[in-house]
Amino acid sequence: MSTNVVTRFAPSPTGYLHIGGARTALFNWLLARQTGGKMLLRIEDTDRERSTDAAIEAIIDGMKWLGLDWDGETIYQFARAARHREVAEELLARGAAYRCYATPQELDEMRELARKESRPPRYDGRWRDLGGTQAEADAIAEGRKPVVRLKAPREGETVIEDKVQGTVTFPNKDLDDLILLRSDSTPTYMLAVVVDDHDMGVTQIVRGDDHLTNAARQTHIYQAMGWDVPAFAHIPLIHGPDGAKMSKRHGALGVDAYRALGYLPEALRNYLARLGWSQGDREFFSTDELIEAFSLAQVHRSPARFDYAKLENMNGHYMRAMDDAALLQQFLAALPYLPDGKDMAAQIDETKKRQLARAMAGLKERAKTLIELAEGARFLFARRPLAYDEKARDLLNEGGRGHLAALAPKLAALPEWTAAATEAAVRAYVAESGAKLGQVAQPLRAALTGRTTSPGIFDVLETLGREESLGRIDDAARPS
RNA sequence: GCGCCCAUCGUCUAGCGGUCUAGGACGUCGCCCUUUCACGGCGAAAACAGGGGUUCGAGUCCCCUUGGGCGCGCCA
Repeated sequence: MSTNVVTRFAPSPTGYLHIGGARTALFNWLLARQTGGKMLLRIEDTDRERSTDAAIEAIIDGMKWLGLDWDGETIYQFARAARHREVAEELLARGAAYRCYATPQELDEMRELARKESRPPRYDGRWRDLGGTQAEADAIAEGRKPVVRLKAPREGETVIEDKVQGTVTFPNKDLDDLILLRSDSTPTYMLAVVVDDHDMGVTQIVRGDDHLTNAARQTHIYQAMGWDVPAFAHIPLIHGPDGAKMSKRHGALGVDAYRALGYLPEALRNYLARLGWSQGDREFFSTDELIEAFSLAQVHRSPARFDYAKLENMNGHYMRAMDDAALLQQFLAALPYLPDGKDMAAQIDETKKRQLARAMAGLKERAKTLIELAEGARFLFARRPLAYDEKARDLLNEGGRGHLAALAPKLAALPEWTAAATEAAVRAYVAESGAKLGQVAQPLRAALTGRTTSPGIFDVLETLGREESLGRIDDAARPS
């Protein structure tokens, strides 16, 4: 057990918590829980234009739904702007940073020129050593507002020892002098993230590999301040099913969308963890097992594609493995988020709960998601007379109705209404009529559920109860 | 364009120089079970991107090519 591990999840509240972010959060969480350390949640809201409260809410809601809790209060980065500025001032005082008066237009020209000369498009450092000169005096006289830039090393190279990527080396000449403070004197992400991670004692940074280059640049800030550089782990981004970057186009929205799709949080955690991380051939890990087994060393460096079919399959396994009462709880909790789930939720009472509990074993066997579970349970919520789907209607032909009419009195005469008793009655009828079981059971299913697929028909009879069952059978037996 | 990263079945992956005529899972396709649909069981098709090396021996190490990803903002 390593000591004092501190990880953090640091989303920017410019949108929902997307699936890649959720996985990053999961990995951070796993690491913290595994070592008995802490995971912090820090909202990176230094971009005031694009940060929204709705996004913050969505992120927190998503984290909670996924079961990823964090230690301490949620930290809002913008609230720490004064401290960030303070560090920038210190950097300035140390000569490790400087004021740059270049205008946006000049910057554009610089990039344009660099492109033309096929150099990397970067700031050329023209204000690096102009502090206190006539040029600066002129710029100030013109009323130009400077940004503060880090005086980054131009020679040599910066080496990142990454837990996932291994040793990665960047030539310093390719890293330019990043902006610490904007011309309105607000801190940038580059500065804020380093100051916060340092101040909060973060020991292990796990984030998307789109930040890999940033790690090198941020290292320069740590070095300039004489701070310890935390351990890095840059994990690959998740790609959409087509191999391209995950985007709205793939229907891959926030984690709330996965809740609405009827997935169980524990199944999603398992799936997400297995995406780009593996331990031999093993597919299933309970959350406790995940905490135990997870290791950055086994995180792959190549991006993985998101595969809904596999998630769905895994979700189905989780549903079937879960005990009925627990699954019912999950189902009830998710219902309001499911498509058309609100109507069903409104009809839930003690009777319905009892029926759902009774039917759960048969229902979960046939569902890979909670949506499918709701779909399968619809016959419990239907009111007489039932609407039959096309295939059910076909089964309720003359022959089918005949069987139902003949069967009805036998069922009605039953002293007790259980699955076993109804089964005995139906089988007895089948034997004496010479029909095949399917020829009777299928019309019965159509009559009771309005469909051709459902849980075992005798369970359906018991769940629905004598009165409702008989009523539905009578409805169907009548010629339409 | 420059820099960094990556590359085993359609997808997620096992593989860490010989045990690989490449294993598992999802998906697909058969068959079985069966009152429907599922579940489950059995089986099949399906991959080491290409080319050079190193080595007695390469999916495993090195190089190149190709292909993909990420970064290059007064965004985070």
